Amino acid sequence: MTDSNHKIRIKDIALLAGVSEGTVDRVLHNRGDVSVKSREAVTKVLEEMNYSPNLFARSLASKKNFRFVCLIPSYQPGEYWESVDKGFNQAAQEFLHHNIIIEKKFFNQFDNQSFVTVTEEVLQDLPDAVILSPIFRNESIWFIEKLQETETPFSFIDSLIEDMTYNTYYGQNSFQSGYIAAKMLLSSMSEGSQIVIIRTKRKGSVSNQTLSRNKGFFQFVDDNKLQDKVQIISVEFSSNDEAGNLEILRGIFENNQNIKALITFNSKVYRLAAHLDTLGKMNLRLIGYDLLDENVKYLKMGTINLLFAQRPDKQAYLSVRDMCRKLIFRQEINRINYVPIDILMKENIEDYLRFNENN
Amino acid sequence: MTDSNHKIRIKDIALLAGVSEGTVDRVLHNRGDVSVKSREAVTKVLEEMNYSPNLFARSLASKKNFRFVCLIPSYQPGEYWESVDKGFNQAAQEFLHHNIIIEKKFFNQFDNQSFVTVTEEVLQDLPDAVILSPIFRNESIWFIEKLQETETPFSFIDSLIEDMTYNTYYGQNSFQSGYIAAKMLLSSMSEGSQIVIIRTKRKGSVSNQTLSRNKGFFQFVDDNKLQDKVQIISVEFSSNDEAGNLEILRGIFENNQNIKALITFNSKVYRLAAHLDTLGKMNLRLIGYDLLDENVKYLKMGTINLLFAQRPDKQAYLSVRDMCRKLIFRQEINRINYVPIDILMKENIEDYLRFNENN
DNA sequence: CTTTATTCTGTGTGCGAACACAGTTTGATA
DNA sequence: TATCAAACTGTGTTCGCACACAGAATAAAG
Repeated sequence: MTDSNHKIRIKDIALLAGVSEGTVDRVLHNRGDVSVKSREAVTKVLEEMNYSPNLFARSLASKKNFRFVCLIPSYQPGEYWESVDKGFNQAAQEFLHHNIIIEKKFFNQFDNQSFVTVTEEVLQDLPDAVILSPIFRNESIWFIEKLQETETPFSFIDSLIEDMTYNTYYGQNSFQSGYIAAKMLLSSMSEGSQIVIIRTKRKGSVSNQTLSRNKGFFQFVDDNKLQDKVQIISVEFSSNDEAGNLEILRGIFENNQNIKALITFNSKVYRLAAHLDTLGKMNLRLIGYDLLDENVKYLKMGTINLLFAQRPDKQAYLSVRDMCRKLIFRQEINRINYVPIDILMKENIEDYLRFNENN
Repeated sequence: MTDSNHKIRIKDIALLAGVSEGTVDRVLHNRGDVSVKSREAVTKVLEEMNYSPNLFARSLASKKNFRFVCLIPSYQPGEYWESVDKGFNQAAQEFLHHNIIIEKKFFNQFDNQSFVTVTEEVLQDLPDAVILSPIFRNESIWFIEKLQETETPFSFIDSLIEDMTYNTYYGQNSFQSGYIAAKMLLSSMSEGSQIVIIRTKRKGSVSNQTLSRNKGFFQFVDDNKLQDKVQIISVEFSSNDEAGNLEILRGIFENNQNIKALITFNSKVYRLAAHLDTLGKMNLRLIGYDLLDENVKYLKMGTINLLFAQRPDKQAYLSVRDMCRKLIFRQEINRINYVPIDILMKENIEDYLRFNENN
């Protein structure tokens, strides 16, 4: 690598191409009114010198303002969406000086009507871009079609709707994260072990995430022909009756003497952990998803053995960053971005959280 | 949070404090020549308005240039230090417009004299900061003492030397990563299993990293009283005679019929994987460290089951970033920064690598 | 009450890029 | 050839900040 691209200014390009700074600028932003000769001369020098604009100077000079709307569910402290919110805040701070204003809008994740209300607000006063998690599928499709009509760019986080012209998608490959969960749960299970899968009916809508994780899980079972080696017991939990859930669990343990592990594909594994504590059940493998405060607590205590994480804050932050790159810096970006499947245990959770906090 | 700190300029502060921009600037950089009255007025407004300078405008205006020297071992493609180098390159690009020039200097990691030569060069022409991995302990101490005399700030990556006035340290808690390795390797081992630990004498010096990993590993064995349940076989490999190593390994397998797993605490587990392939040994657990290209290859193939990673590129990048924050932006930073212990398997390596590539 | 030194403060310029605006060239048409 | 719009190009201002420099206010000395 030569030490080109080091501090080459428009002025330099202009000088080398034998034109003025204005002309270089016109070529850079292809806004016409440039003779073929000049354009060619400039583009040639541009390439030779490997010019890269000073983005700070650019946004300092630019008078354009951008407004990004980010739609997220409202949340309780310690919940999953808190991390997402944090990511948006970080982005807001960092991109403020690039003339970008992040406007967050909250809706009730258990009430599709609240989502519709919020999206209508957005459509009333169109922003320059929208970032959302399409929790409510049909409502999201309706909203996005409106956005497409007005050519407002949008990005998905967490989950996606295929065949839409989204700018980026950041999220986890949940099939894969279910598959790997099965691997880590079942690899060392002795013959005849019983595994309990806890499902919870979501009040609002069905979550794609948990469905795919479930699929991935059973794919592993299939791939390794474990159907007969281990017995998988599927249990349905209520979303609000915890006392009832405890009793269900008690019943399960009474009727099945060889339960070795439990797993749940939603993020509420801490509830399960609490019940196991109540029932005094030790030496069970318990696996779940996402680093809710409560989940982390039980992970550190040892009740939960394993958590899979998906960097929700990064999903939010990066979707904003990429929107900037596209709209403002005109850079190429990847459309589909799978976030790593992070495997967290008691022994590596601390460093992980601290690192995430600061970077 | 109010929407203060949003776009408040020096000009605004000056207006509110009833002084000129120049005076505000003098207060901000406390370079004297300000009356007590003015200073108080300005600091008051500064606090009230929660002023935060536009860092981009700042480094655009500033004529100061900074030179950071980064010392890293030269490397072959696919080696560990390639990632570190990549991190430095990324930082170089990103901080170029903050008037920072990253100057990399390479030394031979197996020859302490080459390190000394390079450090002498650095001392001849002192940079504004130094970032290094103190591979050669004594030589590093000598070098750093010289740096301290001239008050040149420096940071450690990868490993650290205690009791020195380093700016930051980025690296992994290797004790913990050894501990967690033991946990993942031994948790599901049946009684009487044999485990092989491969050591390789490093040509240059002893690596602290591998020593601590080893310690962490045996701490787990101790904590769980596994000394009698599993048999741990320690084998010494040569650093260059691979044919010989293969024979050693063959011998080990002949004399021990119940080997279930192998581990090595340095980053060269791919060599071991190759030998196991040659010997046709399947169904063994093989665990190693760091995402060298070759390691990843065997991980994907399934010969290696698990790799622990430590984000070497981030270590490099963040140490540069923090040096900027300290020297240029006068921000507070953390001194000790443990990088997460990333657990990678066949199933999550792809997303991990791709994500790292782009972010 | 000057003169001179000292402390203090405002103004002006430049950093690199965006963009408006004015100014110049070209080419088509009367 | 004169006219005029269209195509093209250069200049100047602006963004928020740093810093130099000149100039004003104050204090100390004559």
